Amino acid sequence: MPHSLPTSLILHNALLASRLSKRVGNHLSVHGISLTEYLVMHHLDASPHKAVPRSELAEHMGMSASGVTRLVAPMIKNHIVEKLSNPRDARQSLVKLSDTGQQLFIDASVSFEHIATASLQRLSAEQQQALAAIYAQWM
Amino acid sequence: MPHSLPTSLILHNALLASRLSKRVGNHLSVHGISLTEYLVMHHLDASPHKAVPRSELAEHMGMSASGVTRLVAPMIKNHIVEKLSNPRDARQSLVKLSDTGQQLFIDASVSFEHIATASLQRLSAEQQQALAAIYAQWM
DNA sequence: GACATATACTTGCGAACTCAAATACTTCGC
DNA sequence: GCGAAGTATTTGAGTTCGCAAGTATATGTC
Repeated sequence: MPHSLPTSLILHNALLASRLSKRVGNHLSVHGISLTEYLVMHHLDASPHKAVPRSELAEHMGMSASGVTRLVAPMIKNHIVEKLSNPRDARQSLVKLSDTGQQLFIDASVSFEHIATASLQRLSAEQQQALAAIYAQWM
Repeated sequence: MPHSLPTSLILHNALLASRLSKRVGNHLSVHGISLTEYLVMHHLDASPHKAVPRSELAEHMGMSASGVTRLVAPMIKNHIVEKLSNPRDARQSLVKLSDTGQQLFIDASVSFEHIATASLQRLSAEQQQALAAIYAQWM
């Protein structure tokens, strides 16, 4: 009794993501950061003022607000990001990439690009383009 | 300074998998099981005798051996799977899908197929086929 | 046959999450 | 303006993993 294509795709996606995140996480650990922390820095770096509210960060990364609190706390302690307050709304606190965080992101990105490229080695350029198109439409 | 295609693909894959696993997990919870437990049952069901060594389970699911121990323990308690011993090697313990586990898997698969199909709704049949081909080559 | 080494699994501990409740602030209706 | 309701974040408790160390069994070497 074979399973449907959608079932197979979801199953494969879950397994693949598990393997990839472990592999990438191991390579990022030489910079002293986790994959999740890299994702935060990536989003901050791509943002207009390199600063976003925590709630936006949570939404973008598919995490809970409390998860963001616990993730960002050590990054503040290590001066990777800074905590800013929004004068318009004292409830919000913005997270901003610091200068040292910016440099760390640049360094880590070299490793990230390397391991990302290696992880996709088995796919042709056409397949990678096709995958990008699928992801763009899917999400 | 835009990032490379491989970087973008790895990033999107991580985010997508996070969203999908939460969505699917929520739907499976009505059966009282997690996505990981479903993955175990799926592999057991597909195995010749519906029984595999724990180490094979760990390898197949990309988990550590200890993770399998802690994952399977409550499944044994709930009589979803049974613990068998290998007479040839007393170190190994096989995990086998029980009758009630088999029925639970069948029930859960209905939900799983449903949510998997819904989650892939935005992709055309051709895109889903292309994705399957890519996953097959990637892994 | 005994001892070193390898393998299969479990357990202690810690890391990274989540959910629910609490806190602090804002906004809306009146 | 005041209180009710909503929003942003933190904290407490619990879950699910991984890694390192421990236990039990197997194997290979002499």
